[in-house]
Amino acid sequence: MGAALALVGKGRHFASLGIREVTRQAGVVPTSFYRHFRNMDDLGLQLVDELGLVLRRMMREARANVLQSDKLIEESVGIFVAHAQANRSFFLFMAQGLAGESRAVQEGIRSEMRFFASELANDLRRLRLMDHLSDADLDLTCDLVVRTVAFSLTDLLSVSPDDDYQIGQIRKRTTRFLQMIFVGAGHWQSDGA
Amino acid sequence: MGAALALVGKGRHFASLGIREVTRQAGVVPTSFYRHFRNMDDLGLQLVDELGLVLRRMMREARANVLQSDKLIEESVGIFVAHAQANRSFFLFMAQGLAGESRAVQEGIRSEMRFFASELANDLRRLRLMDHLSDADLDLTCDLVVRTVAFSLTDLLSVSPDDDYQIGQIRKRTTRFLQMIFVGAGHWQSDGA
DNA sequence: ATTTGATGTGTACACTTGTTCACTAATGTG
DNA sequence: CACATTAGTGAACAAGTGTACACATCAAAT
Repeated sequence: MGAALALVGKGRHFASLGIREVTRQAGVVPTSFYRHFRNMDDLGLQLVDELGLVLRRMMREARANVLQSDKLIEESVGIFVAHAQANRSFFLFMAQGLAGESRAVQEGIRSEMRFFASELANDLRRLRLMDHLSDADLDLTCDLVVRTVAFSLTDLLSVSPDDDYQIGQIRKRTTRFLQMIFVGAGHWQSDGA
Repeated sequence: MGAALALVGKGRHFASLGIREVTRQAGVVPTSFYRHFRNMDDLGLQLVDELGLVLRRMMREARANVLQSDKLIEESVGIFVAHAQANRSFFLFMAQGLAGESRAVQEGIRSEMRFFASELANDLRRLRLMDHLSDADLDLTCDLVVRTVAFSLTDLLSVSPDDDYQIGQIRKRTTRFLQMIFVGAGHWQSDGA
């Protein structure tokens, strides 16, 4: 799994990886692959599971660092960007998998995103923010937020990891996106959509 | 190019296609490939160009059908969904390319999206909607709109083309996303972001 | 200390892959 | 018509591919 991730990190697309290629990168003979996975799709699914862990770690850190802050959004985006950098290959894999060729991986990632959105909704409910929104509308908002952040991933991962200027731009832009969405959510239904 | 698109339409990922595979699907001998393209990346770039045409056709139709409508957003989303269905393979290619393995294709698609967003901004300016927004903020809004629609593509393309119920759900959801964004844009800056 | 289960190895086979080269068929322009 | 360009062909090659099978290694449990 580490080998596959490393290749993705080097710019390859997961869908174009072969068993031999992965085992070569892992420094192991091709047949060893079958001790752990039935095929590449299987490997992909297990990567999705690990991706889940990465996302949960990120959520935990976001919750801890954000509670006593008045700049909720800016702070959260910062944490997201930091994690995306620290686990570049994982997030690369995630971005690829969303339109990947394995239906199962695709569904897995989508499901992680749904989970993330629902956790976000819970947090907002707990913090009594967006209290005027119905449950369904809050879910809608959180879904939109998560999508927007996920799309920013594409921007983020396409610039060099040490191009701090561009990364800063992306962070600012993403922050404004989210602010606009929350302004929309704040006036939702009150001025009749 | 048609052959490559056909394979993508059948569920394959563009990054995993080989020259022989494409020529086989095209009913032509492998060597013929080189008469038209230097390699698969080249083919991808030419597909991006054609994708540009598809998008422009879609924009033209949207402009024509939407001017005399009071449900701008709903109508536009409808046209988008219709085009995505009618050119499924093209949009599949677009969704894949955003996180694809060819940097050039990636940049090409991103550039098409920027163009699309700027055209949308022009239209809104011309229609005197969102007149209170600065040029920069209008661009921001349109970028967010285009991203949101592009992400919906992922949802749309992952359900069967004739599952009308799910497609309807996606259309409604996308419409609400855009409505929320425009509510946000409507109150932008006026209540201090 | 011996058995066991998991992991890794080496060899082998039948295909598929990208690319080359010299050749032929078709096409449209003077 | 003749000619030049473009598109398609067939054989060939070295290299890479997925997968199968019998065998080796080694840590942990008995």
